[in-house]
Amino acid sequence: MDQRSNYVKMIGMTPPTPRNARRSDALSRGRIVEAAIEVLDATGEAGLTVRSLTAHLSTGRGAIYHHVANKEGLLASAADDIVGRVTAGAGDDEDPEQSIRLLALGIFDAIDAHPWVGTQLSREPGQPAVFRIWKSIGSQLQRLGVPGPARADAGSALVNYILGATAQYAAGPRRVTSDPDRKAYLDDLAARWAQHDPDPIVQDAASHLPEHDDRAQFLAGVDIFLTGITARG
Amino acid sequence: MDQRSNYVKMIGMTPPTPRNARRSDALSRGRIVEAAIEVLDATGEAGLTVRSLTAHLSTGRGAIYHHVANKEGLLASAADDIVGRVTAGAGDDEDPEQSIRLLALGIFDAIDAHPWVGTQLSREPGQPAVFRIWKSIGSQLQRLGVPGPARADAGSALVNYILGATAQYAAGPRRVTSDPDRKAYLDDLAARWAQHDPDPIVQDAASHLPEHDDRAQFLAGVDIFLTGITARG
DNA sequence: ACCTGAACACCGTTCAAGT
DNA sequence: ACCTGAACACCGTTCAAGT
Repeated sequence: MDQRSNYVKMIGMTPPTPRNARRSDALSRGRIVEAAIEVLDATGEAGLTVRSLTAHLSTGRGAIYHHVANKEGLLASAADDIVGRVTAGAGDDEDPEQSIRLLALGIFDAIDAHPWVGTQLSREPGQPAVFRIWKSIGSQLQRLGVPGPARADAGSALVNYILGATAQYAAGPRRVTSDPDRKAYLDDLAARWAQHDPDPIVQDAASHLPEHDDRAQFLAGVDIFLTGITARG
Repeated sequence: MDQRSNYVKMIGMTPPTPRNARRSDALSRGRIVEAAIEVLDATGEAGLTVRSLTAHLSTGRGAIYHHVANKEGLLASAADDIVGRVTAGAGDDEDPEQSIRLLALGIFDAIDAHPWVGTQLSREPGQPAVFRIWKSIGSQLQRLGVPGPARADAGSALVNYILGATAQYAAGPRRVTSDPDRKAYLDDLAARWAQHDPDPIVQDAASHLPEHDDRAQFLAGVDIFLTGITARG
């Protein structure tokens, strides 16, 4: 709901058309993907079924198979749509390191708004959305002056970190939306850890868990990698 | 099959008991988890259904629900079993940096042998297997002398990199087992990239794709991280 | 050509009935 | 107490029949 206005703030794009506009015109791949995103945002990954999607589109069950091969391809297109807005919107900062930070944060915020993207990106490395991320990171590393062979390692490290961190975030604290619920989630997790293991390192980590900031920690990880990349020459 | 002998080499543990041993004695949670691992290793994540599992155990459909809450909990226990062997077996090297490398490689090799673990770890950050990884990394970072607040960021970065990289690897090249198939997979992916995008950076990356070594690249990522951590003090 | 919706071949989970 | 297996409420996908 207030998600809609976030599109504009986050990535400088207009929001998708309202869900009950133009419901009588012809079906197309684009309309189907758009509807899938609406259902995913409203009800989560488990809420997207062929039945819920075709109900939302007011059409028959088999109709979508004239435009998409299967549900897997539909999810890949939906994720590519979201990621494409980020990579297109993240304009090149003069400083390539800063461009990488902005790109990473753009992906983080997009997955915060569309958690189903986080799990989808881990499903198939060859999908278009993942390719977009590889390409964006790769071009910034080139601008940063990282030479060819080292660039593949650096790009791999950064992309895999971003995908891993956002997948964990999407599957975890992000799932609970309201702030009180989030605090309860973290308090509960901290209590379970602390009870499960008396090791002082666990007790210490658990005590800091409820107050930590996921987004800041994600960015700190990006900076650790940037330091590692530039320190190696 | 030859996977069995890898258990011993990889993590110094004895392999699970053969699948048709002791089929007549009582069901238990341990036996069910063991059977689930056998089915997952033999037929992949999609091959584990309540029906295939109970057939493998020669029991009724509902019997397992007396010992496990649901399939999600069963997968979490199976993954914890595999990860537990790695974290228990990865003895502390004198050098904490080297301990971290060995731990990361142990997880990589375990997921190479059991790809379903890679996707399972991304599903729920609070599951026991993920906790084990956090704890092992955290204690090595402590030995490395990384102070409290920085340690949370460093641990988060490393754990999320490991989870992200192994999840991508498990979902991608690892899926194709034989070497010729693997080469065909990478050739095909490189061709699709090259055809899809004329950008020189993509052409260059695609040309290097077929010859790259996933395990070496994974380790290079760990080293980038370690450099980033130590360079920051 | 595009769409419909019943039919098909599956799922995970429950629960009355057995031992 | 533990186990059985039919029943339940779902899935994604196909395909003959319609327009």
